[in-house]
Amino acid sequence: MHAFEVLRDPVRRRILELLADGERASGAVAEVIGREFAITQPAVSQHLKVLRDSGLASVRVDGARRIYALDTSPLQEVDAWLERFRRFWEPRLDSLAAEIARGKRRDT
Amino acid sequence: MHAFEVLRDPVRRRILELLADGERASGAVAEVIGREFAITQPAVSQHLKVLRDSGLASVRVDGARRIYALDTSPLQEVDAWLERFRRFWEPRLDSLAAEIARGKRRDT
DNA sequence: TAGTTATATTAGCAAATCCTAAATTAACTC
DNA sequence: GAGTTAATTTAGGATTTGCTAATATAACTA
Repeated sequence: MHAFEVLRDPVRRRILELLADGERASGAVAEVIGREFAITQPAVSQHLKVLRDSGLASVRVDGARRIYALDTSPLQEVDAWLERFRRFWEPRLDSLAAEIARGKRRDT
Repeated sequence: MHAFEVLRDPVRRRILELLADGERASGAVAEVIGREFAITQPAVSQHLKVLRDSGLASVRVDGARRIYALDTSPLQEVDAWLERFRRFWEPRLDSLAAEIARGKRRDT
């Protein structure tokens, strides 16, 4: 599944924001999301599965708990797709600053 | 409609790529997309409507033609959402370069 | 004006999405 | 082991999506 399909859902975007602050148990995620979006724990679990299957999150077992962590590779792809559009809003920079700004060619 | 919902569809992402190269008549878009994705002209027209309604494209009338142009504000929102995740893959830079890289605080 | 070209809109359908409720799995605790 | 806690999975349904075919609108062209 393409990252954009995963990111389409606001619940999943919010889960990723939570995971960006550090790993969390499934239940801790479900508690926050359930409160913010008024959905049940199984619904959150299903969203976590989508994140797992699409490579945006990984799980670690800790006793009866499942600890979720963010995996950012698919987000990097999204970032790369946006690259071709940035010229429409990013300020023009001189060439060295531009190279740094784009995070490119740091060692070529 | 949130930009991420619009970007979810690969046809619409491709249309935005085309428009990034310059404005195009509806028919010209339909020709390329129809060939690449094997869908009909009305289907493309419906996607163009979604892009219009979500503020990602604007139209100009030229006789019987409708000329579409890219509007990037919603893409900037996507870019902004990604910002909080960039620290996971962007190289650490010294503070001045980081400011430039993030395109922030250019005049404060 | 009649026909053609360019494009949008509508109706309807198949597939996908996201939810809840119920059932299941697995690990702790007494 | 029995009960409890943590989490996932499954079944089913309402809603949304994206398509095609048909139709409509509007502007050129002979």
